[in-house]
Amino acid sequence: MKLEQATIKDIARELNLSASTVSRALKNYPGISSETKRKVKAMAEKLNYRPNAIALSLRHSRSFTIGVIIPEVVHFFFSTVISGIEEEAFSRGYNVILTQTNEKLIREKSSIDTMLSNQIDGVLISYSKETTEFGHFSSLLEKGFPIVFFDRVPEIPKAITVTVDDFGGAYSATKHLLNQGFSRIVHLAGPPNLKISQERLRGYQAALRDHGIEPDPAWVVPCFLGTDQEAQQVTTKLLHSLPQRPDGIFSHNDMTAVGAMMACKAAGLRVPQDVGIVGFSNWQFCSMVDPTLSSVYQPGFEMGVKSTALLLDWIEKKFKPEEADKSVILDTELIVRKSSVR
Amino acid sequence: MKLEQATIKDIARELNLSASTVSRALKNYPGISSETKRKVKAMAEKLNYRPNAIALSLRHSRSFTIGVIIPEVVHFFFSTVISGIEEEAFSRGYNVILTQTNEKLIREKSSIDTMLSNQIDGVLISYSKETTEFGHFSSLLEKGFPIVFFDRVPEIPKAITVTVDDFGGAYSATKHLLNQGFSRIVHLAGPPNLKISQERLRGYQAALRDHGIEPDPAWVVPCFLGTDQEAQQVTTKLLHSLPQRPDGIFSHNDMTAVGAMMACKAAGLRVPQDVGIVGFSNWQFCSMVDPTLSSVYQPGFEMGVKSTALLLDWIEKKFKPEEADKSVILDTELIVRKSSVR
DNA sequence: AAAGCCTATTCAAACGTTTGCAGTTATCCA
DNA sequence: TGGATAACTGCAAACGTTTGAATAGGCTTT
Repeated sequence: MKLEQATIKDIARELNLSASTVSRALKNYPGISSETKRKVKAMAEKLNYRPNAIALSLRHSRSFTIGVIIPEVVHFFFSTVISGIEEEAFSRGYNVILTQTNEKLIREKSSIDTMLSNQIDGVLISYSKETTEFGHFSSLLEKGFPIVFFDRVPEIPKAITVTVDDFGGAYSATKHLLNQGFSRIVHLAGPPNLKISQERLRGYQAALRDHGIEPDPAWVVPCFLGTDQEAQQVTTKLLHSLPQRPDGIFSHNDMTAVGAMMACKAAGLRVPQDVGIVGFSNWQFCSMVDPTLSSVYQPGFEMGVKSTALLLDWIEKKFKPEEADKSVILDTELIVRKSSVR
Repeated sequence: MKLEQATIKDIARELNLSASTVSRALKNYPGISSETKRKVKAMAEKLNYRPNAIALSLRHSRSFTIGVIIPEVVHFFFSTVISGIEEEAFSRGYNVILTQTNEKLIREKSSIDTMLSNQIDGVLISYSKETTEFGHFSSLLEKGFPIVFFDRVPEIPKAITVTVDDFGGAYSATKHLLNQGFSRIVHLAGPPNLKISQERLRGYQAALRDHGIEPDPAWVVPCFLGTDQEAQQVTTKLLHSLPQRPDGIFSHNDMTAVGAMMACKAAGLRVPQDVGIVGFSNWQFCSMVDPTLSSVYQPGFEMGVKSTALLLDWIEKKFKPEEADKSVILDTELIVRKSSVR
């Protein structure tokens, strides 16, 4: 940009000093007379001097910028996480550069490439649904480059990850339905290559078993797109195809839960009297649908804060990744609303 | 970062060439023998050379990075816009650095500051609710620094802006309610310092007038927070306080529309038979509430793409801002659902 | 065989900072 | 008064890249 920003040299020229003196004066180095410091600072103020972060980056091979790679911004959960990342990074003096992969592996790889050539100090990643092998991550990790994974985390030994307790959330959601007297509970499941989907499924199954019910594979139905339309179709079919009509639905996300709810209503079933429903994520709209939707709250903001804190600690060498397992699992919380209480 | 990336000098050393030759060879300058070019490229490949974007930025005083300043990421509309920005910037080889202000003026100013010291090439802004004077923008604009405003745009002469047709959207929403036979229509209004709020109010009033109804100021009720709770309270009070019960609600956003809907239901009124409701933005959940909510669609993604395209064109000097009025108003579209049709 | 001219390459400065080291004063003490 | 010491300040290189100008050969031309 043309934007003629004043530089250290400008200050030096104005005051007949050398650039080094000005630099030191600005940073309060000892060995610079207080008179000079005063004059330099005054002139800096006058010229509205701002250090050139690019030059600093070049000098220090540090950019004070972290990269964030996520599947999609337009996603309540992810935007909450971003908000937390932003907050922590900002308060510690870092910038955030953001790219979304739109769930494409190629874009994931090219994002990492451009970020590296921009000398970012580290990166936060939640990988795409297409990603099934993790070579592009582990090669960087081996070189000691700081990466923290959040939400969708790979099976790489020693990788630093921040997740929520998907198992626990699913367990208590299912348990809650059972306690309310629902017993024929289906699970609308997410993409099986994501660990979060696996965990939620496991939690569902564990709760059933602990209640003396052997989970039936036919009662786990795929909803991999995760949209309300898909769930609506799937549920409608479900209500007619199963020998016994389900009376409970635990869904791997809120959109699908709402889709299921719409399908039930359309089929003349009452929620929660005839069918109890619980979702996952606790999106804003849970309290806006009718009946209001019970859901498992995931602390997205905290997840952003925590993973950023870990990344920056690593970057700033406050710990060595091999030293201790720093991975974090955040608690979920079941928010009970009307859709599951009869 | 330690991450020992190979540099031009490394390639030069390996091949006993000078850095300048390597640089030129990589860029296919004429005057470099094709034999040398071949060798250089092979070596670059072998060492996995990636140009150092920081050094390039310093050299060219261009960072190929644009800044985005928005009030909040966790906002369906804004995250859609971000998605569009991302898309356009990425495809034209730019990075996006993002900050949110949380609706605070101080953070708006400090964001601009840090972005400037990071040598960004230009900035996209949707300003905070607190911002009432625009000195921090106009001083930059006068220096020729590229800024494009979107959605929330200031009253600065010649500022380049991208907005949606708020007036038209509000007009057709209100008109639609009138056509459906609703006539005592209230407006839940947004913060009056935002032009979008003013425009939506104006559109509402114009539609009433064109229908022979003189707008009554008492029927415009402030909902400045824009949350569903606020709207629920406000609406409940409204239903009891006005001499004649309203039979239509046009709300400045979707959350408040849903809040109003809940209040109506709680008061025993049927939607849409007794009260017709239309929102603004067409958030995802419009089709998930019961009854589904009519709303005015705002093309968020397009807004992101368009404003980024304008900004990059400006940065790349494809036009001079003083030459022509490049501002853009995107069309809105009324999406009619059940909440407003009887 | 000298002058001219390509061609291929290198030199060196620049972008804005930081920082180890060296240099210049003034001040103090003997 | 000379030398040591302290207190300031300046020099120059470095980070990785680009680029105008300079240079070194080799080849043509007359």
